[in-house]
Amino acid sequence: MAEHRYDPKRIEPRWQQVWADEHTWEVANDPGADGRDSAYVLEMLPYPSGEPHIGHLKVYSVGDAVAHFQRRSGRRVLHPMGYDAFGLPAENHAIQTGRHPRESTNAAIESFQRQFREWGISIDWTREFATCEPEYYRWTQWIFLQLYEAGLAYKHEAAVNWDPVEETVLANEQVVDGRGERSGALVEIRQLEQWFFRITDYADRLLDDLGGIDWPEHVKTMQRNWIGRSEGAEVTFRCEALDVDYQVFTTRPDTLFGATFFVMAPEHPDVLKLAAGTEHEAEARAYVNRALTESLEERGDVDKPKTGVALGQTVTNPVNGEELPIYVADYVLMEYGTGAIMAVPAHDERDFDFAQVYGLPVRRVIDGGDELPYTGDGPLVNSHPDFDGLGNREALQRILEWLDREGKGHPSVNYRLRDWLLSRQRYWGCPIPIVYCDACGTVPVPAEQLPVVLPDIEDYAPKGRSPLAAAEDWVATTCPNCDGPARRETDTMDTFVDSSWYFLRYCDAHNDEAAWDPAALAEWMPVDQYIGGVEHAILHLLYARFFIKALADLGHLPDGVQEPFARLFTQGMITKDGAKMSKSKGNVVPPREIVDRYGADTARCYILFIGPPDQDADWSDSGAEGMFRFLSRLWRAAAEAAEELPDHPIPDAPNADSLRVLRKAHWAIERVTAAMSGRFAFNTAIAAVQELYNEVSSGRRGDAEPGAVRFALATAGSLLFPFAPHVSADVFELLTGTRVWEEPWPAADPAYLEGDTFELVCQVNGKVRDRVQAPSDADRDTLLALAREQPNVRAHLDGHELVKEIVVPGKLVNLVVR
RNA sequence: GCGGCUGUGGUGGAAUUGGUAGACACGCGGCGUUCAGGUCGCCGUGGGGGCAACUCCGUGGAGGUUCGAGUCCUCUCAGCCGCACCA
Repeated sequence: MAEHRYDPKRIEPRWQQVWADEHTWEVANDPGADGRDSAYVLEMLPYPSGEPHIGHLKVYSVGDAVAHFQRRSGRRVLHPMGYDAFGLPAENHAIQTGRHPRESTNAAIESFQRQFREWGISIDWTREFATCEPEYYRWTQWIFLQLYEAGLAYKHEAAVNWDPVEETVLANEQVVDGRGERSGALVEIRQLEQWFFRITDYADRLLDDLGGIDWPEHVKTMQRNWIGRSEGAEVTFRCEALDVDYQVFTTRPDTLFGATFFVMAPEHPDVLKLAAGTEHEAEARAYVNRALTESLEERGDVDKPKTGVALGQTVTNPVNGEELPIYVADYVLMEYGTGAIMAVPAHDERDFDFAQVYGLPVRRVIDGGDELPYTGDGPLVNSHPDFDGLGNREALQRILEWLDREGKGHPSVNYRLRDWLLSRQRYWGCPIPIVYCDACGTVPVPAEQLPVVLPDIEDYAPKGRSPLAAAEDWVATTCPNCDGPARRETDTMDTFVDSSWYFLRYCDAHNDEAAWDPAALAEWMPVDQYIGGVEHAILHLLYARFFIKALADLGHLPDGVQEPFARLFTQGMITKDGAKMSKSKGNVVPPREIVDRYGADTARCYILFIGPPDQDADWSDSGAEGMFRFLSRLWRAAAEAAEELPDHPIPDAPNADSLRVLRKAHWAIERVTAAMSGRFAFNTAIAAVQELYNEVSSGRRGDAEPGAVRFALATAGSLLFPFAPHVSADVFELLTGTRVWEEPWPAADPAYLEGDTFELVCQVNGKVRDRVQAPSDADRDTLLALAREQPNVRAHLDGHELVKEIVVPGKLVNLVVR
């Protein structure tokens, strides 16, 4: 007997070579060519930096399992790969080393490509691209121009987030707890002219369409919160002294009669005008100056005591004509609503706190609760004879109607979502295709002149303006309109722009005439299954949805495509010793080391076996070794069976051991199939294959026949293929001589799923007292009689009165006694 | 503060519609193979009691519904995540 040793270093490259030579995973654009349905399976594209880390191994292991399962379920599967290759890490690396970001990025891309092949991920490499290639970003620029011409991209001066370490502005979405997402530096507010996408135009659709996509509920909730739609009213408060009307937004017009003061944000343009000439002028000026220099973090501290300054002026409450004193206070934000509020201390906690500090009157207008402030529902009081006594929700409607009739207000909706600030004062990004001409002003670069190629420069360091500004012969250009002298826009685009449409480009990756052929999109879009980290819940995933809706409106997408990702799966993190892996903690487990030691199959399988893939899981070396041992046993059993056991068919009349093995095989088919199509419970799928192997193993020690053993082991290989493709292909080939990926996904034979008997659980008062084999077709009375005969059941029935009999067919009998 | 998720052996985790809690694996222990270690194979492994048959307890905690609850309901504790002066 030959010695059989599982050797992934021999097995894995062999199959990788077959798949590469035969272009196995390539799929042509060929709608309906052979009648198979199409499926688009996509994992979020990697940012190529250094080497792949273990999170990459996990996301592509999950995605590859889905892709393989879809293929063998009869679908044509698009499963491409690309690189999100513009961005700050490559640029920061360039600043430190002087090496062009393109070089370090290309080196990283090579390392990613090599490792993805070594992992055996089934990718259609013909569609590969990097977003930093002119062939790609040419079309990023084209999309920008489409949005610009539709008024969805615009340049505007605004108070924006400035990251003093990265020396660039950031989008709202990239500021976390007042700090830059990457740098961790406290963000400053600067008044700057920047490029924006008008994502707020799409707020309602982005919100409403969440209902139609199959995404994890928590991700939808995060998007809903981020969009932050609130319904209410805009109400006019008049300042007679200055002859100005101020609009305020309120969600509680039912509490208008309880307003006792009025507050403006420090940034409100009228604050100093109002205070001018009053005794409060100096104090107000000092307060505003102090507020404007506060960091976002200080400003946002909820527990900080309320502060503010009276402005010495009043506005008139439109519902009762009362004069309300105006204050400036930093708890009112300029960027939400109108930057001015009516304050109702009796029914708003913040207004209440402020009123306490400054001794302002508190007037209850809603009944309910023991103490103020009371923010719940209740009947109106102290308001107006027309409304007092009405429930506040009804009163709200009536007051709104009254305001509308009187021209003093109207229903209104506010959003937390801000427009997407896309310009960055950095080098390694997609140039914004705009030139500025003294004669013609802002001029878009005509589509036929794209791409605007990113020039090579010497000095990448940010200086508070884009490093591109130093590339004088690039900046100086001619106006496409008048041929006069003009200067290029030197800011580059946020890399999230690049990744907001890459999944469209895969469908038609090498089109030189257009960003895509709509027919190609019609074949594949939307992405049927998208897989990635939850950290992109409101950045990438919201931006991509906006792009699709805008492009659909502009007529660039096939009918019916309104969402990029029909289903989303968010995978959890792999931690080590309970902590996120990081170089500073020294707890990084590089995939390359794992693959070197155990092979890719073990690495992929263990990562999927460790727990449900949507949850975080802790890496354990001994766990990985356990998986290696399992794959070794399976492979060795297949090699031995191939050598020693005659190639008999499945026996027609199997003996008892064969039958157990065959039943287990069909049971495993059913279990794995269910795990694949439902919640991606790959951990239980792999466990089912392990159970199958264990059954075969004990069957071989017994009397199982060669045909049954061969079938069961081949089935184990077939079921394991989506997770461990190399060893599974080997196992299947050893036993059948054929290629497992060319076989359809196995179907369980119902005849093997049900036995002639089952184990009847016999309970007395809900406690298990015995178990007995019972015929599968036994009726209720037979089962009851059988249960009552069992010795331990009889012992517990003895001396008691039987009051109830419960029978669950195929499962159990419960006898209730007193 | 608001919203969401998660609590099951020494560990990671299983458990269709409420129906045998702890599948599968790690770890640990025993036996065999081996000069030995490792590998490999077999057996055992929630806790307490008992020689055993068996029995009591057990899914963060407290109640409840039910013949029967890890699963459903109410309250509560802990951990993680998201949002947070959004009017």
